Amino acid sequence: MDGHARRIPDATVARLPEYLRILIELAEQRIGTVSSERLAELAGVNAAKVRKDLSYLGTYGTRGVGYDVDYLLFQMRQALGVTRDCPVVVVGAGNLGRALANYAGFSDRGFPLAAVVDADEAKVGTNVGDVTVRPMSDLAELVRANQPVIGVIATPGPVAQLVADQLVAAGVTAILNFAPALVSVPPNISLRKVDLALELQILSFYQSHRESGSASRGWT
Amino acid sequence: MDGHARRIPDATVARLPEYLRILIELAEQRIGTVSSERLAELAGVNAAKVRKDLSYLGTYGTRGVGYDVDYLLFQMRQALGVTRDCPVVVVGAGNLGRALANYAGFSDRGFPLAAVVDADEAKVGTNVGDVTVRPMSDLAELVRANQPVIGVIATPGPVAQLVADQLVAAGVTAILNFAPALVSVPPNISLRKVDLALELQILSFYQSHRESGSASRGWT
DNA sequence: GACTGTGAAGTAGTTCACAGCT
DNA sequence: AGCTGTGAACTACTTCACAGTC
Repeated sequence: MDGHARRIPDATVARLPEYLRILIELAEQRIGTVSSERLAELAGVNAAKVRKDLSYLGTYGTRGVGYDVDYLLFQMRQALGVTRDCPVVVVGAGNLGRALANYAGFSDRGFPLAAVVDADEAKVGTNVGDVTVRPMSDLAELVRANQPVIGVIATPGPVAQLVADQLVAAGVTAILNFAPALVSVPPNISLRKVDLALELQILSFYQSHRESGSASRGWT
Repeated sequence: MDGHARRIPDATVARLPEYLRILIELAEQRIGTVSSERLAELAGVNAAKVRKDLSYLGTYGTRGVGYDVDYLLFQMRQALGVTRDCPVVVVGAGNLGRALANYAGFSDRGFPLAAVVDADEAKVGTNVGDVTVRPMSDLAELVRANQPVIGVIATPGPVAQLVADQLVAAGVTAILNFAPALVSVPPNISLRKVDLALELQILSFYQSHRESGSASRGWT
């Protein structure tokens, strides 16, 4: 621990991965330093926000100069806890599950697919991307073998809570839920939700209330 | 028009589709009225928030009784502008694009797939779900024929801005961007972003900073 | 001169607590 | 009595503006 006890606001945490992505791009372009102004431009926010966000991680900039890209990148990875790859187990081999399993964007960015499981006997044994669909009964074993793992729920809504319970029982401590349903987990488990149709409905709102509507909650 | 001029906060707008989903479920179960308390429980928020959120739409509740499910459902659809289906055009027929095109959750919830287009000649003509991949040059025609349309960007990051520009030029006024890149559009166009790897990284943060971390924070 | 880091001011969102209707 | 609708209090987040450092 480096003694930075300050609690990082949720809003800041949600932006850190965006900065990470940009820093990776800058590093690939062999750019050595970057100003808060430039970072802000690339992230679609303003410079004050970038500086405040980064200040929660520590004092990594140099006044009059900017931030050293490689050093900030290292610290950002440290802060986000993405210093090692973290495998992902997808539950549900329907359209969405197969899609997510095939999506290269996960493995490319540090989240390789460990397995796909499904409760439906008919789907077990079929191939999805590089892996073969396994039965739900293998879940605990798969989690044990790959710990730590992030569980991804890609089932229909009605079984999402059941699946979440099984993931937690199997020892998963972070869950990403794509099912359109509320799931609750013990307080020590991290949970996030992505509902694709919901995003379209939000767009729909701003489209029908056009004339000054920021569908993107203030970042451009 | 019912004269409700009050601007609805972005945070409220982001929750309305969740209420909508719950109201649809309640209506299917033939439940006639619902209290803010019960709605809150189903949505995973607190009752005061539900009442305040709904009050932005109008005074649709009955004191001492609660909300009439069907009436509130009607008003909610009205407010969100989802009274008619709105077709979706997916740009990019890679893994993610094909996945989204196959994903039944869109059409089931009022966003039928109108078309998939791709810049790669090799992909044009192949089948994705019910549709055949069309060339980018068909975009303007497809948009004209289906107006209003929501455009979905499911391409690699580097071409996302180019695609967004083409969508806007073709007459699309709402865009959902799945590419990991910043996209900017004219102010009258609605834009939202979903980055799947980014969600996993946020989870990763809360997982490595376990002990009191709310990875979910009701927004998105 | 350039650019960070941060208190202070400003804005948005949440929760409280209760008046007011049924 | 039960439950909504809403000002008022509170909390979280953003932006300003400038002192401090290179």
